[in-house]
This record gives sequence, structure tokens and C-alpha cells, in this order.
Amino acid sequence: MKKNRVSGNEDALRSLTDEAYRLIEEMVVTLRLAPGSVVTEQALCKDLDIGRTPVREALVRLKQDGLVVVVPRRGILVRPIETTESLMTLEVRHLVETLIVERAARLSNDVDRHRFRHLADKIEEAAKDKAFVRFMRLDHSFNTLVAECAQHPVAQKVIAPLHAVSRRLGFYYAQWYAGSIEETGHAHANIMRAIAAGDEVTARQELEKLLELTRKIALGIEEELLEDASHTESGDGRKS
Amino acid sequence: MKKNRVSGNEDALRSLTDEAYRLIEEMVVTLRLAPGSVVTEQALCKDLDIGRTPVREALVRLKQDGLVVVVPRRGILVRPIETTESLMTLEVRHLVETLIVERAARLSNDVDRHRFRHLADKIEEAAKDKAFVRFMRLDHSFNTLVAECAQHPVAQKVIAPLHAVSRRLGFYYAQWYAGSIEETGHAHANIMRAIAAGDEVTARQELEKLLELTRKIALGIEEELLEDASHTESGDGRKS
DNA sequence: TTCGATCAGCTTGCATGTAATATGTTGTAA
DNA sequence: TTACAACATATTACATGCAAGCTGATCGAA
Repeated sequence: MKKNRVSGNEDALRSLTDEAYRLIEEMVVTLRLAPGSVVTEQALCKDLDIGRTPVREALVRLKQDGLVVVVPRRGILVRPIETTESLMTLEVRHLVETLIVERAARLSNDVDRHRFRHLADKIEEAAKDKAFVRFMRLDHSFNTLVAECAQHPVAQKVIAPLHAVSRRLGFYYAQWYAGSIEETGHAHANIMRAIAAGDEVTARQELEKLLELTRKIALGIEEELLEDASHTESGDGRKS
Repeated sequence: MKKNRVSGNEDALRSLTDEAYRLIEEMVVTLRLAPGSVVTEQALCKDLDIGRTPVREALVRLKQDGLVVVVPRRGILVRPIETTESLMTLEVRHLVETLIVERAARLSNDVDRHRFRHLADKIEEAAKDKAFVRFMRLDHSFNTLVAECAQHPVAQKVIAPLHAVSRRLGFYYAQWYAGSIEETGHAHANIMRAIAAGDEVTARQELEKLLELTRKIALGIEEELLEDASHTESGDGRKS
């Protein structure tokens, strides 16, 4: 279980703090660390085989991203997913990502545009196959690519944690709404093709559709949960 | 020089990390740490009389805010002020703050509305007196109050570092454009009064004016610097 | 005098030890 | 049996020490 890190290669490039951040973020986003659960520094250290100092600094960043809450002498709370806050995240993301998508459509070079087209095909394919992890990985690639192409460091820095939160929502909602993956995939593809074509207006409209779709899913979950609660009053319908 | 911290009172309320963050942020924003200058962890520790661990964690946050850059074995670079990035910050701030201001106008309670009116009077007064520090302090209060009243944790978290950067720009530009303080003060006051009146539309319009004003100042600085450079080719017109 | 190499010094990255404190447990008394 | 108090334990907050690496200085040779 130890020594899962290859010494002398990537270690020299990235600091342990960055590595810890990436790894823990991934664990939180993919729900390997369940929302609402509590972990300890030591557990993370042992799990990642990284010292306490880098893990601690990574947690500072994750805390600011809104992914965890460090409770002084209790442990690290993986933030529960709350509908209200999810909607607020989508609201802010809507504002900033509109800017980013428009800029990407305007500023991308030919190589990037080709990548967008490629990603569009890939993500539709993954959606058709209902290959969830592949889909989410491609979504992540899309987010990263768009943020890079926008050439807007400030917006890029702002959008990153919002994307992380949104990706976590994706993993979370997936358990209920596996059916929406195809629709979502098309929405993604439409955005990417519009960006590739340099069509700012369409890109913006398609982004609007995607976020509205996501919003409805989040609201749908809410309703479904309420419905469940009213049907079976015992309340054991919730997962741990 | 030591023990300037009172033990047993504020110490128990805030962690040293938070305290270090607040203090260093204030130093950067008020230009007490000059843009482009390099400081060391040790210097900060000695200056604040706080250990290295809290200072280090504060620096992680400041790094993410875009206020400093930690260069691995060189020191901590207080980020230089660049026009392009300043404009980008204003651009994103424009998007998010529009949301915040509208919500504040809609959701503020009577106490808050009273505060806004009070702040409006105060800031106009400070602007009339050309009292910079007072003005900037009131601006800070305004930012904080607006963010609170908006009742939008996500937007609040996003806007905080943008406000910090903008405040730093304010301190920076003040050296050149002392004349614009009155105009800026009026713009601020107009926003606050619109919020107090619950007039979302006007609040938004006035915010637009304020940010456009700020943008012009930033661009003006740019032009003036270029002009200076072309007039006196020796280049000693720059400050250290 | 100038160029180059070696070395001493600072600086951050990271590990680890210590302290404070919240919490659950256990034992005791009513 | 229950309530309460004392204690053991687990956890983060913070201090500190060591190591790695970059820089600039200093000394030597051409």
C-alpha cells in the first residue's frame, strides 16, 4: 500500500502540497469521500502516504473551495451537498462561465478548436454508452480546456472551484438521474461545437441550456427526496 | 517589540492563521508591502510575532487570492500590479457584484438599509474631505456589508478576493488620481442609496457606472505611464 | 583585470514533536 | 436505574528542526 508514488519523476515537478490537493480534491469530487462524512488528517496522510504538513496546506485550499470544513478538534467534515448552495454555485458559475465560453469561442486557435470538436464526439459517445466515469472525465477535460482557451487568468481561478463543486454534483446526481446523461452529453457537445465554430452567441445559448438542465436536475432531486420522505414517513430512505 | 498581542481575549476567538491572513492581506492591500517587492516568511513572522506555521497557511490563502506568489527558494513575491489583470479582475467583479448588489437591494432588512444610507453619507463626506484612508475604510465596510446582505455564500466567497485586489488598486491609483475620489465617492453613495431604497435597477446601473469609472482610471494610468515613458526616455520617472 | 568555480548563506518544503481541547467512557453515588 | 463527574483518548493548532536548492560572494587562475 505504501510507496505508490514514483520517486524522482513527478515528485520533482510538483510539490507534495499540490499533489495532496489534487488527490484529495479528486476523492471528494468522486464521492470516494462521502458528503457529510468525517475524516482525519492522519487517515488522509496514511492513505496518500504524504506527510501532515502538505496535507494540511492542501486542506486549507480545499476549505476555501468549499469542499471541506475543518472542525477544530473534531476532524475534517466533507461538506454535505445542499440544494440551495448547489443552485447558488450554478448561479455564479453561469455568470463567469458565460464570459469564459464566449472568450474561448473568440480566442481559441485551430488546434484548440480541433480538440473541442474531438471532445464533442467523444463525450456524445460516452453519453450514448452511458459510461459514467468516462463521461465525467471528458467533462473535466472540457472544463479545463475551456478555461485555458479563454485566456483569462482571473476568471480561470474563480471558475476552478466552482467546476469542482459542480463535478461533485454530477457524481452525486448520477445515482438518481442516470437517464439525463445523454441529454447532458448533447448539451456539452453543442457548446463545444459552437466554440469550435467560433460562434459566441450559440455557445452562450447552449451553455444556458446546459446549466438550466443541470439546475432542473438539482431541483428534481430535491422534489424526489421530499416525495420519498412524504411517502415513507419512517425516514430510513436516506443513505447514511 | 514582542507580545503586542493580548493573550486570552481575541486569541481565543480567532486562530493565529486567520489573524495572520487578515494582517498580511491588509499589509498587501494598503501597499505597506509594495507591489513587486519580495519578503520572507521569517520577516513576516517577526513582524507579526506569529509562528511560521500560521503564516505559511495564511500565505497559501493569499496565494490563491492572487495577492502573492511564493517562489520556492527565493521568497514571497508581492504580486506586481498589471493593468491587464486589473481589468480582468474588474470584469469578473462586474459580473458577480451585479448579482450581489441586486440581491442586497432585494433582501436587506431595515437595519441594513439604514446602515447603507449612513455609509452613503459618510463616504461622500470622506470623499469631500479627500480623506483617503477613511474613504478606503468605508469602501471596505461597504463591500463587507453588501456581501453579507446578499445572503449568497458562494458569491460572497468568490467576491472577497476580488474586492481585496480592487482595494489594492484603489490604494495604488490614489497616488496618481487623487482628483477622482469625489466622483468615486458619489458613485458609491448612489449605489448604497439605491440599495437602501430597494431599487435593484438603479443599483445595478450605478454599479455599472462605478466600475466603468474605475476601469477608466486604470486605463488612464496606463496611458499616463506610457506618455511619461515617451516624454522622458531616461526612464527614471518610475518609482522604485 | 577578468572570468570561472567553489562555497557559504538564506530561503522555502516538509517532518515531527508538543500542547490544548472536545468527546465519549467509565465509575460512583443517589 | 439514572445522573453526574472525572478521566482517557483522539484530534487539530502550532512550534521547531532538518534538508534541499538557489544566489551571490569570494578566491584563484589566466
